Amino acid sequence: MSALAPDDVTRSPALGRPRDSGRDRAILDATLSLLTEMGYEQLSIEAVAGRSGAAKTTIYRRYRDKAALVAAAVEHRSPATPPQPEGESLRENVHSLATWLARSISEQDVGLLGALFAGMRNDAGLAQAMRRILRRDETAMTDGLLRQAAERLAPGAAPLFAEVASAVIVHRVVVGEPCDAAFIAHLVDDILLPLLRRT
Amino acid sequence: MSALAPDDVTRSPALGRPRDSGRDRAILDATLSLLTEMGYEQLSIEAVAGRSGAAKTTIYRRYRDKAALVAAAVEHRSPATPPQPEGESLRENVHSLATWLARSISEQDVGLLGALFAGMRNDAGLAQAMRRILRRDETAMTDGLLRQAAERLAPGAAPLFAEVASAVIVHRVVVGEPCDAAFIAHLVDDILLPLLRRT
Amino acid sequence: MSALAPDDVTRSPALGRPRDSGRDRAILDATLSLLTEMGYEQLSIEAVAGRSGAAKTTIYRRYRDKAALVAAAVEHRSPATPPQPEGESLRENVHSLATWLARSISEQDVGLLGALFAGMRNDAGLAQAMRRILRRDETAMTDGLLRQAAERLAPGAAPLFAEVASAVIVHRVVVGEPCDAAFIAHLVDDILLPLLRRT
Amino acid sequence: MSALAPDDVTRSPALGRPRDSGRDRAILDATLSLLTEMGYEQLSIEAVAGRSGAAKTTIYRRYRDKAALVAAAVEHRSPATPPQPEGESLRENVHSLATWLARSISEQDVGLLGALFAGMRNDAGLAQAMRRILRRDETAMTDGLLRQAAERLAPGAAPLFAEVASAVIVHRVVVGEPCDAAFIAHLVDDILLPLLRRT
DNA sequence: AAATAACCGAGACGGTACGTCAAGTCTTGAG
DNA sequence: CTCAAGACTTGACGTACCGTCTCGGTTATTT
Repeated sequence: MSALAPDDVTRSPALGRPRDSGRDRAILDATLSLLTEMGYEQLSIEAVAGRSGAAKTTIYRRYRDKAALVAAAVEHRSPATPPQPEGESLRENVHSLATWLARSISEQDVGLLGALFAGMRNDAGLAQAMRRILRRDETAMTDGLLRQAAERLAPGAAPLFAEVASAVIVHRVVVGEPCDAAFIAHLVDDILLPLLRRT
Repeated sequence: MSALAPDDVTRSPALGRPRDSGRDRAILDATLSLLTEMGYEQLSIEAVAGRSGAAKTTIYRRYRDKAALVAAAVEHRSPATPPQPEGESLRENVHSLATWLARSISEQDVGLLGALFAGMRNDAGLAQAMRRILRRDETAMTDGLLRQAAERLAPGAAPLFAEVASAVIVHRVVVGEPCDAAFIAHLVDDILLPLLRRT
Repeated sequence: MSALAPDDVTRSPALGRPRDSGRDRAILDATLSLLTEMGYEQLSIEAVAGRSGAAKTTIYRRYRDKAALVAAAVEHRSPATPPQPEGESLRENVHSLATWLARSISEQDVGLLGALFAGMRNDAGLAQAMRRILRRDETAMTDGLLRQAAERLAPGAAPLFAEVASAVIVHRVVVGEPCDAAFIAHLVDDILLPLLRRT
Repeated sequence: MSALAPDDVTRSPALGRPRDSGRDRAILDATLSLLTEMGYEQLSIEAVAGRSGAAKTTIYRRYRDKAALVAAAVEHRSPATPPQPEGESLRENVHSLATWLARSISEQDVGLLGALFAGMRNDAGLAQAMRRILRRDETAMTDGLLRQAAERLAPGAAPLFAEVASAVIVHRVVVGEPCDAAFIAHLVDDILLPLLRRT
């Protein structure tokens, strides 16, 4: 079981009334929607309680603080499934992967990045958990790429793709500029393909 | 004059008692030190007031909010001067630049990144100002590189260096892993040099 | 239940943790003591919070503003019990009542008067509540007078006593001159008795 | 010269540029209008400065604090001139005097009463000045009454009138109830005339 | 005429208190 | 033991005025 499952804070053995899993879903859904509406900084646990209909106690029983709550919410969202490589050329597949990754990061992981900025210093364990989530999508992505075009790639290209593509997109998002088509093309043609191609 | 000079909020022409530039320095110094001590999120304007000996109103008269204050403080710090390329090989120079950039980002700019991330949504103008600060160092950096080794570089290599190196280092820092020598070597040999070299 | 009970602002039926009546007492006691020490104008809610050991929010949860807090505190004080008429002559009883009233007003009600004066414009309901408090003592006072000497009084004399005696004493206090024995004698012999005596 | 003339705080001998009496008027007029608009408590010196076009320095050079400013403003207003006794009966004259006094107090002296409440404790000299202002109207009033109907009055009736009438009206105003016709009639017939008439 | 001294506007400055918000903990009653 | 509700302490927020202090510039009197 993941380190961010909703029994993070304290869990006594199965005694007394069991936790209501409906509350879990309500809390995480409310967190996700508020996160995309207002961003990490503006997100208040009080607002999560209000929208989810849960008492603050119920939230704090599950998550130590805002960072843990956000991490759990992001992890809880429908798991990211990168597109299968369907194109014929390597560029097509890299391009579609980059497009998907850019949207995934800029739409869903923005809150997580905020939590990372905020939570890193205070809680090493939590920061590690958030790193893991952030990388889940990145690594899941390389599998398809490898299966489809291993022979055309330079050795060690797949992890390099995950590292560089994520880094450049995250940087772009953090800096607040849009990940539009021109940027994706630049990323693919000027950075990724030169690095990936067997030289 | 810079957009983040301490007369950011409101400033009429020369009327009334002029602002005390000593207060400016005290405020920005206190902000910088508290920023590196406690990080962006934990930084409170009240603490800045306390340490700088300035009244809260004196701070709010100059900076609208925490993000603007942090931006001004980071801009105010001793300007980052990248090392002059002194090595003989291209790799030497790229390596020293990357080393310097990694330390600069991980030591000084983490607070700026947090502020950027927090302020983006609320204030587009502020976000733009902070982007400008971030890029100031990046571009300053590429000048020396260009002068020294222009003939050995692929066309358009210099801005590419700034973009990719910053992105990968920032990502590493955000994710909370150390920018040690091994990482720098990996960055230089596996990513930067292949991209920069005339093919 | 009185309109100034400490559930003045908002109160839902029995839900959640009930208010701590110990906090009520501490707040009102601190208010009373600070009121007599420093007067209405100098009384700050922050000081009440400090002395009572309650948080500012706990005070604001109960009382909208300083005027409401002061009104509640004055009402909370040990109820004013005028001396029973023990003298034989009407003058003796009127004199003792006037003496008691003068001390009561000049010692305890000055803060209340300040609050009344300040709160009147902003909150008609609050002003009415404070009028009620002011009159509580006045009317309680006339009961004994009536029981003891009804036959010797002019019709309608009791409320007239309350009105005129309070007015003259308050005026004296507001104007800042002492309510000494000479003044009391003057009040009784030149003003009150001529008005009260059956003509 | 009055103790509240606009040279209250510090006045050096006739050296340097003399004070601008236009500033005096502007400041006191602004104070009076703001006083009637918002009451004593809500009146801020900053607002007086804004409305009068005077700098805060210019106000503080003249008046120590808000109480002194208000006292000067009330004293500065067009001097109160009670109506000449024109009626034939004593009741008519007493009634017109009471009516005039009630309006004068409730319209113009409310701010002064607030200043009295606030300033009494802090500044005995100022409180005395304000007392003097408050009594100016009261005593001016008795002259006409005495001239016109001395033979019909009980000995010592005139000061008694000033004392009791002012007290009852001030009390009514402080408590926040209207000084309407019915109240005036009650005051005249039930309180004043019985006290004044030769018995 | 120049020097001097007080005046005036504007507004910065260190403070104090305001009234509000959210964080995280605790207490009740019901299930 | 869980849950909703909500009281509680704490700490920071951003604002309003306070009373004091420079500034540049304006009158007046006094050398």
